[in-house]
Amino acid sequence: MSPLPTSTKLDHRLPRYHRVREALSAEIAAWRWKPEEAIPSETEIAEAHRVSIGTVRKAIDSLVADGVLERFQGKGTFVRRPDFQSSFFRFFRFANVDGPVRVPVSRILKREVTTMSAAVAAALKLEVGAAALRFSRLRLIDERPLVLEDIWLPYERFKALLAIDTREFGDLLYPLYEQYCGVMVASAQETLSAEAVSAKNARLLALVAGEPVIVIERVALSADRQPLEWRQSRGPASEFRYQVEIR
Amino acid sequence: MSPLPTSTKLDHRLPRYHRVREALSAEIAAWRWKPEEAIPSETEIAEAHRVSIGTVRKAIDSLVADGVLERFQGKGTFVRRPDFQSSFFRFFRFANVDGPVRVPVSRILKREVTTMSAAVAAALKLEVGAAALRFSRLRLIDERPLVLEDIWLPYERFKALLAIDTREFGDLLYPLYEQYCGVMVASAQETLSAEAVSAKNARLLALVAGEPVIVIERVALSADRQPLEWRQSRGPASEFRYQVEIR
DNA sequence: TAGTGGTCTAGACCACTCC
DNA sequence: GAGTGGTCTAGACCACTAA
Repeated sequence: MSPLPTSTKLDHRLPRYHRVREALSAEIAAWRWKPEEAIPSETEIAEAHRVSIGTVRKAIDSLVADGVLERFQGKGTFVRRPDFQSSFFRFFRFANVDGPVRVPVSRILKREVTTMSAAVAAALKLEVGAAALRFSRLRLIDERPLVLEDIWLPYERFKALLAIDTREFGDLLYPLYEQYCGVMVASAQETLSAEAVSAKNARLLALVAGEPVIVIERVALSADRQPLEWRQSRGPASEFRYQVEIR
Repeated sequence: MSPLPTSTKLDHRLPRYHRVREALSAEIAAWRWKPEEAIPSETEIAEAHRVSIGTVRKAIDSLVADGVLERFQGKGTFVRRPDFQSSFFRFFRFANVDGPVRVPVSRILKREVTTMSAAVAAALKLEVGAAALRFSRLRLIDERPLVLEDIWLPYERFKALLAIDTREFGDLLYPLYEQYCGVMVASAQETLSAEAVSAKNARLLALVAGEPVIVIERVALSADRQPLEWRQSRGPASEFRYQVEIR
């Protein structure tokens, strides 16, 4: 294995396993290994960093705990692609869950270049009035509206999306962010609430005005925890379950 | 240190650190050490279980990760008391959050001895029709109804609660469980949904029938993950926020 | 100073995967 | 059979806490 670039100045006061962890995550962020690709074996990493295998294991342990890597006995350790598709189905439960798991069909209702409102700018840690890309999107299963989304992105980082016809966006946005904007969503913070649906949203969701809808506000973050996207989703409460463990 | 009781039949096929973990969490659940109390040192535990210190560390690591124990360098390892009061305020947000944090006042509306319904029995891993203790409780802030709760407990473990006048219950139940039933809630699983409020619940919550309410189903667990309590809470959606991090 | 957890080593053997 | 991660050992030294 070639010598590992210690890209950032590594503080010698930090524990070794911590320095190994930083070195590995820096290399992952720099795409030395693509998602789904195996990183070198624990023995190789230990030799490269001149530490014992136990120290490497501790570094990898913490990256696995943070969902950055995945281990498979006998196969290797792999860069994990955060699977928001499956998380979608972890959080949403539908009346007819017997059949195969399906991604809802997405329909972009609107795409515009605008400026950040105060609330969105705060969530994305940008200036109020900064240039923004905004999407309105409807997600359906069996032609039945399921989720209505209002999505805000910083213009500079995502302007490449303007070049694509919205009818060719496909059903998932995060793969597009990766492909066209070189940006990978690594985690997200969500805030749930509920409200009586407005007349306008009721029309789009095929509900009666006043029926309860769940509202989810999501800030999507990169691996180094920079906010990338703000999104607000609304769906009929009757179709919705959300599970959490408190400790 | 006295020999540790290996209370449950421990499967010798399991990894040793796993067996040590099970033994420790069983003892915590059995109140061998009270919350905020130090457990024996890693060296002592290693000797008692005849494993190396590294194996003990791995067992304790996982209990710390699960929020059951807390470590302090130079001081020891302590049984953690989950702070459900503060978690209540992490999850709920009220219109007037400027003032000091307050626990809602609790009013027990009803206490009865009954039998487990199918759904509750399944959640608590008991037989349908097993004896149950059931409470209906309303929680208020400034005389304003905030949460309506339906609480189910296994009769045997909690029958001591029948001896206390419900007007003397106080505003939090988990301290009562600890004091009178020798049971500590260590974690909980919650499922969120929303619905249009029924006429009956609307009356109790001072809402108009049909307004959206959040529904939280909670199963409270002991340190060794035995289900202790099932509870369903309903509150006006307008008063409610819930925050989660996805990875 | 004695005792605690925090870090680290340099091996060992096992279970699993793939060829 | 070769290579991987999973478990485990029996120590070591360090940093921190409390008496």
